[in-house]
Amino acid sequence: MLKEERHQTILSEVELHNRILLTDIAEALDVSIDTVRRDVKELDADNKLRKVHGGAISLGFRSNNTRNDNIYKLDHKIKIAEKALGLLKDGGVIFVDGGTTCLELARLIPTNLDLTCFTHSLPVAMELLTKSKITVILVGGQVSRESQSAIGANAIHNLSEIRVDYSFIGTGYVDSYYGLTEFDWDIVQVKKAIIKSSKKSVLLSISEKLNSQHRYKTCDINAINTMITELEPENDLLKPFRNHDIRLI
Amino acid sequence: MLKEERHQTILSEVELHNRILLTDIAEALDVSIDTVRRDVKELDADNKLRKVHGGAISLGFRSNNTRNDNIYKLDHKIKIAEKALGLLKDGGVIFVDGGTTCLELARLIPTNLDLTCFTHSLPVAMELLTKSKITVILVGGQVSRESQSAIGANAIHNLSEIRVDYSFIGTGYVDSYYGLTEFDWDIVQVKKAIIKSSKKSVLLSISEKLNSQHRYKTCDINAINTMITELEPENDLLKPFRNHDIRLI
DNA sequence: AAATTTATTGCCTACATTTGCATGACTTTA
DNA sequence: TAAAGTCATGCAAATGTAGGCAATAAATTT
Repeated sequence: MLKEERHQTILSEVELHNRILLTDIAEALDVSIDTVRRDVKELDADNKLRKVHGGAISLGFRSNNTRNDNIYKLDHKIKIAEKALGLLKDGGVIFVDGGTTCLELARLIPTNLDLTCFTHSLPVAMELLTKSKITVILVGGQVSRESQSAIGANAIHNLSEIRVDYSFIGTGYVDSYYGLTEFDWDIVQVKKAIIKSSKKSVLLSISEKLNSQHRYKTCDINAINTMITELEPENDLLKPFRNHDIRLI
Repeated sequence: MLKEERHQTILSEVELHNRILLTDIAEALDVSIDTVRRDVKELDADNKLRKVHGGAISLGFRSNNTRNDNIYKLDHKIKIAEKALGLLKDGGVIFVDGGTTCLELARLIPTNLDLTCFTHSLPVAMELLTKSKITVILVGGQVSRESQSAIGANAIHNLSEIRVDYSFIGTGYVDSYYGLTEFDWDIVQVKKAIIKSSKKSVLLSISEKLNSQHRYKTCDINAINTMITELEPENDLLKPFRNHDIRLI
């Protein structure tokens, strides 16, 4: 049996069933497990499949990456996300909201961090799945086309049954007096539920959103424990927020 | 024995068996292994075959077995998905399982069809979101990295609270006697829950999976109402399934 | 036709690759 | 946390490879 033949067989098995065990292949091909392991390692290096503990899985449907490369004020959002990383620690349980800033946070989480992450956002979930040490738990419900996240009564109910250390949330509008407001009523309901289910809520917002407001209110500024912007905490733009019981980073 | 003769013999042997060992050819032609090695090296340089360690492989064999696209047997899966579309009608409530075949179904659903789709698969949900008339409802739970879909107790619980007209499911392995089997225990639990929560279950499977089995059992063949393969329903390969109360499309 | 050149072949040797096994480290599971 | 399973590593045996060399065969020149 030539090596090339084994490779072909392994590939078709993996494409056929999405997943295979090294031991099964070894038995089927009548070679040692070590040989199969080495074969699979090579195929993985060639990007023909993905090796996992004890077996291999097809690349197949794990290729659609949600990369949107013209995110507004991406540099600011990255800066915010980097600051937010400082709040994360091994073993933590967090909730990550939807939106581009939170997605950036998800993207920047180090792969060696051991976290349990809840989210109702599909893109965030996809991103978090790429980090091997993160347990991703999806909050289900009707999915909003716009936000690509679960909303509605079911999502809110599901949220009511969890309690996380930190929630990282975004908002459409934020103002020191009017608090967090949104354009969309359904989104507001979900965000309320998220805040309710977290011990501490962290708002991620670019400074451009400061001092703006809209129709529906998510919560008062006091309901937020920490606000992260791309600005230095001492920046004058943040002055109105210093009267509140809120940590600025 | 002329060199040209040897070349012809080697080529026809390779075409016939898809692969050859240098040692076999040397013996068959009664020349030294070195000569064969040199011959094969030349044929490789002329792109008549591909030399590998210890032997040679037909070019055809290679191109037949490497996947031409991202998805294995995509043409078959499209054919299956197209047949499945025939079961959908406006106002329907369906469940779409994960896996490449079901993803293909999601992809092919017409944009003007008015459906409510449940799914526990992230890629399927993403795909369905692109169709404006479809209501997408995500079944939440812990997300499996491999399958990119929600699994576990929470997902199963969520499934227990819904009831759909049709569920479209995939399987790792299917056999007329052993029924639907899988490699992964957690996946089996979810599939069981899916079947339980549907009035009718439709299995989408390429014929290559027929007559194969694995460790954990999802259900008997009888639990499936309709099985769709890329084959004509009259095809002999489907014969073993005709003894069962199952519709073949 | 003889001499010379060129190509082919088999053999040899040193080197490279492949494979299975042993060991200890690491992961997963119960 | 312990047991079972999986993994990386090094090793040795078997096998495959490349290149040099000489004998032979074929082609070419003289």
